[in-house]
Amino acid sequence: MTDLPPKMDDETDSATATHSAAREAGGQESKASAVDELVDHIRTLISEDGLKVGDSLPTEKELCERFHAGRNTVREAMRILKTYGVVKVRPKVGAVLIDERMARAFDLFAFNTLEVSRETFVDIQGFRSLLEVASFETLFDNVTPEDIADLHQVNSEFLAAKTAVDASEIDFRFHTRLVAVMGNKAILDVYKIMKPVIMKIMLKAKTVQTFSTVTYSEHAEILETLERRDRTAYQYKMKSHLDAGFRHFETAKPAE
Amino acid sequence: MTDLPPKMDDETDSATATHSAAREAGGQESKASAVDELVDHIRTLISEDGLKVGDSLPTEKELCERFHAGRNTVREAMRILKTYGVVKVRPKVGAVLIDERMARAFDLFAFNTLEVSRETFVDIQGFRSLLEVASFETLFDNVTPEDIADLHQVNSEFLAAKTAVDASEIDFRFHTRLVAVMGNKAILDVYKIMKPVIMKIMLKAKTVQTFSTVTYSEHAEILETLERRDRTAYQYKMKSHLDAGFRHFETAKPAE
DNA sequence: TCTTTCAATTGTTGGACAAATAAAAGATAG
DNA sequence: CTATCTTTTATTTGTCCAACAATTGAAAGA
Repeated sequence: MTDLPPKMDDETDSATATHSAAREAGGQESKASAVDELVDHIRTLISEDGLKVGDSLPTEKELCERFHAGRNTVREAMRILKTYGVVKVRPKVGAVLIDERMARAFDLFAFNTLEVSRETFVDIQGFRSLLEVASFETLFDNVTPEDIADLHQVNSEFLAAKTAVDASEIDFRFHTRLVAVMGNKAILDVYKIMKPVIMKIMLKAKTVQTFSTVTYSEHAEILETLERRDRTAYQYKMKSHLDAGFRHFETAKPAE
Repeated sequence: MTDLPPKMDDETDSATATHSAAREAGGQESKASAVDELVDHIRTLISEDGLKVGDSLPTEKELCERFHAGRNTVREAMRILKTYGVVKVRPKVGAVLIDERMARAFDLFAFNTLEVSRETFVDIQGFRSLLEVASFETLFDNVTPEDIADLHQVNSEFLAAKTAVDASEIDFRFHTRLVAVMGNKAILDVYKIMKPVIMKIMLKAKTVQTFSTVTYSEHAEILETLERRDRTAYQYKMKSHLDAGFRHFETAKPAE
């Protein structure tokens, strides 16, 4: 995911419709493993029993007996469901249905530790601008004095930061806390997933000294506009703040 | 207004989201399970050895020995990586690195047995509002006559849609094409990942008849405001369009 | 070159024990 | 006797081990 697509249409090779309807067709469907079959069974069990978020699944032992499977097989199937974010398992209490699939979907991309290209930088900063600047209405509606206090607290930690990595960690925490003010879990999830990329961008653009001086005061100014409910000033300050790193990239990567 | 997640700070004790920077801080790390630790280890192994798509991972036995873990623990860790679409395992040949994460993201939502919760609905529509309404500046800057023509084309397909599923597919294509106008790949990717949820929301709120009448004309009106570069009208129309499904959800779940 | 055999690896099962914890039983204070 | 806190118990999940089946790439043989 590096190059910008030419206004891509859609086309996602229809990966969604892969469930069931495989083995009954008598096809050469590569013979699903016991674990995969078990996942299918549990899925139909959820569907047929009308289980909903908050309900409990049978215990491992019961699943073993009901579907004639070994316990480790059941455990691997449950591991898949856990990874999907549809169940939460705790010792003694068992498996409870949840729905955190959105968060897990974005988790998939936590592996990215590749080099940040200029295109990616532009995209990510554009995204952040949308999340942190354009959302000012929701932000101003929801922000509480407690939020402001928290943000000041986080920002003050800059003064104790020793390394650039520490500082960028605090920088990210500041912006994450700001996004959290909106109270939208989906947006917060997306923001958290972008952490590795955002951190790289922060690190690339700044040294530890820049953090404890420029970044710190810029954050403080942003907080002040937020506190005053000054929409115009907030948008201006935040936009400038996000665009600051632009130079480093434009000079760093001339062309390709 | 809506029951937002209680200003979650950070920390979502998920499986793989426990990225590094955890154990060195000596915090109250809730003691990650052996499987989660192993996933982390394997990830750093991939990273440090510079493994890429097509390369092989060590065998189960080697992983057992190297990380002092039981074989079932290793298997559950590998099961997570398989579910994430990061490795493909075949008997005898072992685990090979792949990258099918995007496809897996869609698989997550093949679990259509679960209802979309009201919280998710509110969050997602809020997110879409940000992406499709608040981004109007970028949108108006980038939109070309070709884009408009494409959007008209997609919208016209409503008239040929036979089932509600077909129609919601077209509906999603329309909005995806609109988001693509911004030319931001990161945003487009996120939007595509959300496809299954968005589709479900679309389906829940509408019947096939609604699609071919109300939705079609609402889209047409939106396109018209876009063509006229009427910012105010665009925001109003699009916001109303997105908020339309709200009623269906509010009456569905009375309280809790 | 083809076939057969072999060996290594993953897939599945069952059992054992440790860790966690909700529920039940008991103890204590009022 | 009641209520609250503490302890015990029983159940469930977490981890590990051992064994065997299934798969299949690789070597041996025809």
